[in-house]
Amino acid sequence: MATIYQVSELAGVSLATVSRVMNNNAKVSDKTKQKVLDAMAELGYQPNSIAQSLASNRSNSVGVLVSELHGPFFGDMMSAIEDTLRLEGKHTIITSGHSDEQREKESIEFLIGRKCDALILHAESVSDEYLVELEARGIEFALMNRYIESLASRCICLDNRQGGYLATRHLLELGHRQLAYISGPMWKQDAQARLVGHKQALQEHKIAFTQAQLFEGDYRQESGGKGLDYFLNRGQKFTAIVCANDEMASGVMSRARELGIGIPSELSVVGFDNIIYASYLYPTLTTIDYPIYDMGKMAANLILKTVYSKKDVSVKPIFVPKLKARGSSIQRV
Amino acid sequence: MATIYQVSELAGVSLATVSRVMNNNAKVSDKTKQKVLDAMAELGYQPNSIAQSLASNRSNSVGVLVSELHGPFFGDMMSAIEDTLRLEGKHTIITSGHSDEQREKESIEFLIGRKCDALILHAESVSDEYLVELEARGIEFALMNRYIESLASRCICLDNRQGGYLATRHLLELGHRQLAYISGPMWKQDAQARLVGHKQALQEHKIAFTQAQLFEGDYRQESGGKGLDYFLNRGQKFTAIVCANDEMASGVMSRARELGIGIPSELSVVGFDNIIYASYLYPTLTTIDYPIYDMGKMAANLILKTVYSKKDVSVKPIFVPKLKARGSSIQRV
DNA sequence: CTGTTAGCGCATTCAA
DNA sequence: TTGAATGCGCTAACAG
Repeated sequence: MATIYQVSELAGVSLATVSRVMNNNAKVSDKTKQKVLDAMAELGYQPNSIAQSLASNRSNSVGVLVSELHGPFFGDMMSAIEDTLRLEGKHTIITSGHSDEQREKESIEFLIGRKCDALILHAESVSDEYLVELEARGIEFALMNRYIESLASRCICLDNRQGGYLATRHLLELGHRQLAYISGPMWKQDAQARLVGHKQALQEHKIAFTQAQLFEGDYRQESGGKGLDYFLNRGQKFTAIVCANDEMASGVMSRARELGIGIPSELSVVGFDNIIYASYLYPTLTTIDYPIYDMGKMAANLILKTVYSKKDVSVKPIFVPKLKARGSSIQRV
Repeated sequence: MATIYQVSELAGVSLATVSRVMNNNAKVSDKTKQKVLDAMAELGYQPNSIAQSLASNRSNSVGVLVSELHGPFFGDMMSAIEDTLRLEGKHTIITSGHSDEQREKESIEFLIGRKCDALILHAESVSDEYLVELEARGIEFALMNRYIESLASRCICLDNRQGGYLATRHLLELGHRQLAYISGPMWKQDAQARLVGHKQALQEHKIAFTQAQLFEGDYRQESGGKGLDYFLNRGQKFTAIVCANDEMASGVMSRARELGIGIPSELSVVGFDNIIYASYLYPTLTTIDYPIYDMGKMAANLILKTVYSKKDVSVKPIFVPKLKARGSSIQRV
């Protein structure tokens, strides 16, 4: 592996000059520049990124924290981030937090220890204070799907309230009046916002919301089925059910099938996220599109702009969800 | 940020001694060790991993190349790898190759440039020669789901042939005699092996295989539907269809529904991979379980053992697939 | 068991 | 525009 020193020797210039043409941040005459370039080519020179990092105090890598590495949602997010960063020659280091405060912290500290230039965090469990303190420590980061007032410029969010609103309004417009709602874990910000949107849509239609129509799920498939059972056991009447994500909606559909409840003939179902297989289900799932790929890209762009001084990138912090009407929801009969 | 030097000052020992207790690879008296530990704690010392890397020529990071960052399959794989490596304090750097030779090469060189200690590759498009050359260059790596004779000790594979065999045998045991087969892209090793297994099962049952029963898909959802149309348009008779992966099987089921073909009443379907939502489909999909999580873990262990000299890890190179019989396949009527 | 000394490969002052 | 010198923070011989 050739070093910068060998290049400088071959080119007959100083080591500093080689460094300059590499980073081309200082004036070098065209002639010497060419000599250096030739020497680099001849030696097949590849700069040692570790040494660059040590000397420049910049690692050209950004750390990403997601809840889970698997699952359709985070996959798309990571995909967007890596695609975007790599075009600029930046590395993506990933870790997962498993929605656990301790593990999220560990992951974040782990990434900081690795001297990442910036972090992209989908942190659900650490406190606002911790995040604020992170900023105070001088750590650069973007925050996905979480809004903190004092960190507003770092947040990339979906308007979850609006999404919840759209989902419910869709059902109301189809004539449904008796709705059930399966929420995500209520300690999560997005779960709260989606429910707020739901209530707002009900209110607009002068429909009262009662606790009896609410079941708190955990965003996982199984809790969809549990929610359905819960409502059924309580003798609730409802013609439609709103789920705070697609996986729970999928659980509702599976369970309904076991129970012989026709979907959408007897029960309309709406999900949230528009994960890839929502359209593979039967019936295809009506849901709210979460533009996670675009949002991941935007987070990466935010970093590129603020940390790596990339120009010409505009950053949009709030994304607007859209309804994807499909087969699982129909006019109330 | 405290440095090793400040720790040594505070502890009243030499810089080398501090380094020794950090890596605890040399004898240090308990007393001085304690002094150093105290000093580190007092300063909140965190070693600079970049400097460590430069000095030791080891980065404690392993690069991972997958085809796509999204999708259930690779998600599970990355999840396993990261879980395993992080327990040992190693970092996971990810890149995607998009099944494109050029991009796969770029990704690999990118990871090497980042001084990864080792790579875990799910490389589908680069040539065997390139991989062999990689070894010759002294690059450490594990190869997922690809077998190359001369690199055998680096390969972590599923017995795809056996999987293909099991899928088809299952249908034959259910009494089906007229089968159709939708393969993956035939340039992929796993697609070939699965088809070989299919043929083997047919042969055991004295059933001839003809080209007319074969449609080459691309492992994507859409090509499942296309395959079904293809067979139907050619007037093929078949009571069951084997798909080389679950996504195509899902495509077959969607298309069958559009056409009013009952599954499994009129057509049994079997997939391959057992991706997470195979059990969410309706009917639930009979498939071949691909223990990708375990295999990812194994790849990480292989690296830990060979590159990081971790003891007590046994590495199993070949994994055996198992049949998951579910709702999409029934006795021929 | 501990300290001294040299680098690892590069970026970046400061002079020239 | 170029070069010489210094240091980033740490590891790893080599002595003692």
